[in-house]
Amino acid sequence: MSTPDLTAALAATHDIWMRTNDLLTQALAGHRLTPATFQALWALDPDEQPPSMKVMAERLYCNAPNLTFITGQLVERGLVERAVDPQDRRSRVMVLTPEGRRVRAELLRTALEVTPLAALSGEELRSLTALLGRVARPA
Amino acid sequence: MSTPDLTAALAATHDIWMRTNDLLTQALAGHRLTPATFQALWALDPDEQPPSMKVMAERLYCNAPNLTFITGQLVERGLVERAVDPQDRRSRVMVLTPEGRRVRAELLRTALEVTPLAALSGEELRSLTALLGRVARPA
DNA sequence: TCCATTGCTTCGAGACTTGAAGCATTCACG
DNA sequence: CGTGAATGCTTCAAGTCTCGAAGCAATGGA
Repeated sequence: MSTPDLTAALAATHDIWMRTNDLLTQALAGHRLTPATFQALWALDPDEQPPSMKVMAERLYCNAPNLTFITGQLVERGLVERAVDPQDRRSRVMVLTPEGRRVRAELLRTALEVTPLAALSGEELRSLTALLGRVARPA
Repeated sequence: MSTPDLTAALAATHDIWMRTNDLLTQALAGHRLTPATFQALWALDPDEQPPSMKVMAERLYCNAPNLTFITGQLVERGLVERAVDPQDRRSRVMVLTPEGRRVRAELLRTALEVTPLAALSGEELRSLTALLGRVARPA
């Protein structure tokens, strides 16, 4: 393992995310969203079963009270609804509203437009995805 | 450009940084530091001329009041000192203290140990660094 | 000299994050 | 079955982070 390469890769990873976030700020503000709420919105895949709070907290590397707060913001903005999981009535699942799906798709599209990663060619992107996929948490 | 690849790459980038941060939390707490203060500490290269607040704010994608706050935290913990730039007495530069250098080196080492990127082989890391270096801000 | 600009800080407000404590539901065990 | 431990989420209080507006000192151009 090469320390300089590892350092550079980690720094670049961080920088790319921060820059993407920075370039996304205006678009988020247009929906009264912030990086934290967008991240949660992004983590809600419209094509999967609505995840529980517990699952979402793990997905976002945050704790339960934090997710309660973030979810409250999304509910307040009409993008998400809470529902009781019939399988376990202690559990609450996060359900995208139609507006939530719309906003999520729009912002995700914008994120892909502004991210510095968009400068890579198709082939470079495939290599990158392959490398990162080996170490990132399985989606 | 392939949208799924771009989406996956951006998500992986974010995930890797968040996970690294998560795994680093304990080590940071040992020095009463947080992700925000660590990020600032990391951005202070001991081998370069001490950067001005303005330069650091750009480097960290934050605004001036925010950096003033973060710098205050680092100064309070004895890791950084403020100094007047003799070239322009309006400007303040951030100088690492000896303790600051020590803590920075220690935490950077820990970060490289815990980051998921450490699982990649030397050759994979070289490829990754080459790809990311093409789009990340020049260090 | 004058005053617009620049670099930083202060201030006030809002957003985020956390641990401790509380509530309802589920589960294990007798 | 009952009963208590464990689980999932929320509330609360406190602290951290982030931002825009306003202020101060230094600089620089007319």
